[in-house]
Amino acid sequence: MCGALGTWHTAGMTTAQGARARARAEITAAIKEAARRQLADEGAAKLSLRAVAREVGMVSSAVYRYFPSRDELLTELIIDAYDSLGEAAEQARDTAEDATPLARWTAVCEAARSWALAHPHEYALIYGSPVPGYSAPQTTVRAAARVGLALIGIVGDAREGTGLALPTLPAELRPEAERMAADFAPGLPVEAVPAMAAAWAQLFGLIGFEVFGQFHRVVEDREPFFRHAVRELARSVGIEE
Amino acid sequence: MCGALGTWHTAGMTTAQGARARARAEITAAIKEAARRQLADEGAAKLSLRAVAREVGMVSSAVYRYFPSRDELLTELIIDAYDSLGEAAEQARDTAEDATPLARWTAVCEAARSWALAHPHEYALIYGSPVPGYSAPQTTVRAAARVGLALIGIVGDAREGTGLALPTLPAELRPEAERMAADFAPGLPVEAVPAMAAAWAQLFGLIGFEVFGQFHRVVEDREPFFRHAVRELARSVGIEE
DNA sequence: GGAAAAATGAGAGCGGCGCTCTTGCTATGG
DNA sequence: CCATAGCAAGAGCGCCGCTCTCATTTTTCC
Repeated sequence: MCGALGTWHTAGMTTAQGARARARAEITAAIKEAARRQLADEGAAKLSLRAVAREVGMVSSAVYRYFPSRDELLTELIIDAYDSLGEAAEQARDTAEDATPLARWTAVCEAARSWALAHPHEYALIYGSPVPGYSAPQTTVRAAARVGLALIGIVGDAREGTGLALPTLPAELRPEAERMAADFAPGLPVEAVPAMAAAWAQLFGLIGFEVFGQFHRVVEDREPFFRHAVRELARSVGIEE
Repeated sequence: MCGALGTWHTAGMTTAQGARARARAEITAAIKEAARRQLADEGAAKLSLRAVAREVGMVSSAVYRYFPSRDELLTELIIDAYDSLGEAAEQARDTAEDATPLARWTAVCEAARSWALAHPHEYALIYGSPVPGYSAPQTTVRAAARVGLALIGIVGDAREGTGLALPTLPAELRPEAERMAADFAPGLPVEAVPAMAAAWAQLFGLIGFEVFGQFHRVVEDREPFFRHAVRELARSVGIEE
């Protein structure tokens, strides 16, 4: 009975389906925004679904239509944090595009540090203790890799210029180094790959100690200290001055 | 039947006040032990005073006679964790007393790593995100310093043997390096001090990435990787093979 | 166009949490 | 021997995550 025309594209289709979907997207975004604000203000431990609901003017049970649990909400914030940090790092890399490898390496490291100091709670969320049981599914890995990949890219470029000067690997480490190189750093000489992974972790060791207060009354003038450490880190992956 | 005044040598009590005080000490210890068990099992986030009270057979409000708040309890566990880790590190250092500086350096680093892998939740408590507002008062600093001091000691010894080969410091870092040296590494040449502080943070960067799963699907064969990284770390503070 | 189905939001409620306050009791110490 | 200080228990406050039910919209499909 309904005309042939009516079946698919009924009059209000875009408005109809779109309206509902868009409302949902907007509310989801509002919830995330409120959650992000709470996270930045008070930290992950104090982030509560009920408070978020209050802030967006909902009753708490309604939020569960949008996020199945508090931890799922947190997971989304984790991914956002990784992306925010990754973007800061990539932007620093691109801004220093024409500089020397050492300058670009330093720029990326300092961007990561600045981001962490500006967003300590987000930093804690991604590089501190895993919050619940934990919640790092496959979804987060891509976002999590961005800083590391930015650094790998710089080392790769440096290698094209001057050859990297690196110590030979111990035999016990060679197979693993080759696997790692094949998996995520195909452009790099095999000797550089474990050094890269170590430098990646060590960079966040330096940043984490500063953000979490471990350097309190130990290292006070932290910027020159960090710069120096990062320069040595560059040397350890074969970037020469 | 409050017996005569002789009450307190009947049951083998050593001191008068000792009876009540000892009971208090025992209960305090029992509470801490239960808390430690919960921490190891479930992590700091799930540690609840009520659950601890249940485990020691008390009502929750009674626990507040012994610890003024959950965070105070956690703070004590933090100190214990620092001490446990510090003791593991010092023991490794002392066991390798007659070995080369590099071997001793490696022993301490590997002891720290092993402790962290064996006690991930305790590790998260002390090197992960600060838990509440946070709670690192003056009480914790001494315990927190033990691993760092063990490493400083090794570098100091190495310096007495062969001279350390270290790059000169940038001028901007020199004053801070001299202050740091005066404050907590008086036996070390000034060039080694920032390198030491950096190596300290970087060591826990490596360990933290492993404990918190950041190396998942990135570094798989982690022992040789760690050994290699730690050897390079030793080089960075001037310990030669 | 109208009925069936799906989505949404409110409300009440469950069990658990940290923490406080009051109430009896008992060991302690003048 | 009695006043007191320390202690355990209980009730209770306000918060939390999460579930379930119920009424009210849309949306979908015939």
